[in-house]
Amino acid sequence: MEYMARPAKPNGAVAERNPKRTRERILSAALQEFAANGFAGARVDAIARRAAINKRMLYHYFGDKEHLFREVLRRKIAERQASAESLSGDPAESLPFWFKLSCKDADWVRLLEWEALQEADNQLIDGNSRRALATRALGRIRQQQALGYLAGEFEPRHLLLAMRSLTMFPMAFPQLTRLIMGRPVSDPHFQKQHAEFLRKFAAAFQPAGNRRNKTNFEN
Amino acid sequence: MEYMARPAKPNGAVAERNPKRTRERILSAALQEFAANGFAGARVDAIARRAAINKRMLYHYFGDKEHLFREVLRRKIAERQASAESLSGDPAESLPFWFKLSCKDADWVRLLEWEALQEADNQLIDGNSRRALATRALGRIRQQQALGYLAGEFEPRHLLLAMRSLTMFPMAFPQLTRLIMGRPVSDPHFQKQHAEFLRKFAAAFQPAGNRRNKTNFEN
DNA sequence: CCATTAAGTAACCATCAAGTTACTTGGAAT
DNA sequence: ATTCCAAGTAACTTGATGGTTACTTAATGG
Repeated sequence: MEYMARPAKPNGAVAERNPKRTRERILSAALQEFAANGFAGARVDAIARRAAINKRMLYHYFGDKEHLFREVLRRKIAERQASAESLSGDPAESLPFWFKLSCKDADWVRLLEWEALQEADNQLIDGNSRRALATRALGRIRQQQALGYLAGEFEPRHLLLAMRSLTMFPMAFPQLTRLIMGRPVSDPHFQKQHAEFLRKFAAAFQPAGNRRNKTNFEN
Repeated sequence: MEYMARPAKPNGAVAERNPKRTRERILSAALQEFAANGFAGARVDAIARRAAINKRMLYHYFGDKEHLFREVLRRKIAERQASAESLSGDPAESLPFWFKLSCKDADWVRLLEWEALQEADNQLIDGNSRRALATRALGRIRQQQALGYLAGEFEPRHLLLAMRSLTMFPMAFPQLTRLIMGRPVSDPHFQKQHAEFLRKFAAAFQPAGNRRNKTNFEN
């Protein structure tokens, strides 16, 4: 059977071309879909519908579903690197800061979580730049220890892991958090309360001799 | 076309019946498959193959994929409740204990993670018994605070959330942990080191006036 | 010892979803 | 002006996958 010629636009609409916008729409729709459903759960058709583009374009720009996923992750990582650098060394500020950031960007936490669950035979996406980022973070901690703002009795690696744990966990496990706190993670009251807890709890990271003031308004 | 009669066992093997064992095999295979691939990623055929049973039996015993998933979670939760109760009140012991437990039972952490990512319009699986468990845990913390083993300056809820964060995070995000620690989470050396870190760090949860000895062999 | 039922089997099917085919067309470069 | 390619479209293919049909047979209670 011969392939039948079809008009590209059966309705009279003009097909304005805009490769940049199309790419952007796909990436943005893909971020939402992947964050919501993960790689296996995400539907290419759903991404296309969400982006209001033809599915074929997705393959045109990104090759296949997996490459699209990697690109989404890569972009999000790049986006986060900026805020990663601008960060006070004082844990009483940085812990609440990181916690609030996780609250604001649930998609990010979810993406990392999906990545964690991906059967990890494959290598880390964007590994080099992330390794570099981690190295810089460790360097800052070492610096803060030397300045006496962070307890020197602990290894920087463990301190960093503990800080990440405390600030990301609630968003990563909303059901457990709700079980414990009695409120949904999305509740602003919970977020404020827990940020305040972290500010006080940050004393644990400070040298015993140099514990800062625990009241609300220091400086 | 008439349906053709087929022998149930074309090879001469005897079909020994064992409903209990069959159910058990399905649940065990499903636990592995769901922990590894999540609900969307899990394949019913893979579960059947793993369990070495006919796929039809899975539907016979559990109705459908989702009911099977819920049953797997329910059983794992029940299994964990036992170890949840047997736990010292001293954070210098309980933090490393919980951390090691997470390391040992990666499937559990992964299941919770998959559950967290499930689009949460549905209600919590086995909510009542889990709520009760959380309430008991909070009660123990309040008790320990009264006895002076835990800092009274923090709300029990926040303390519990912080403890869970510190002990579960590394297994939940192995890729981030590896990025920070330079070693895979599965590395026994890392696990020992971090357990030791948590033992020392537990001082953060103890009252300022009642900090325990930080050396390795107390008592 | 026989009827009934629960446990078991293999083949089948409908649907869904990733990826392709086979085209058309806007617009930049020659 | 005309060619050419990237951008765009709709229909199609193919394989996987959750679930079903249509049976057989071991075991158990009357």
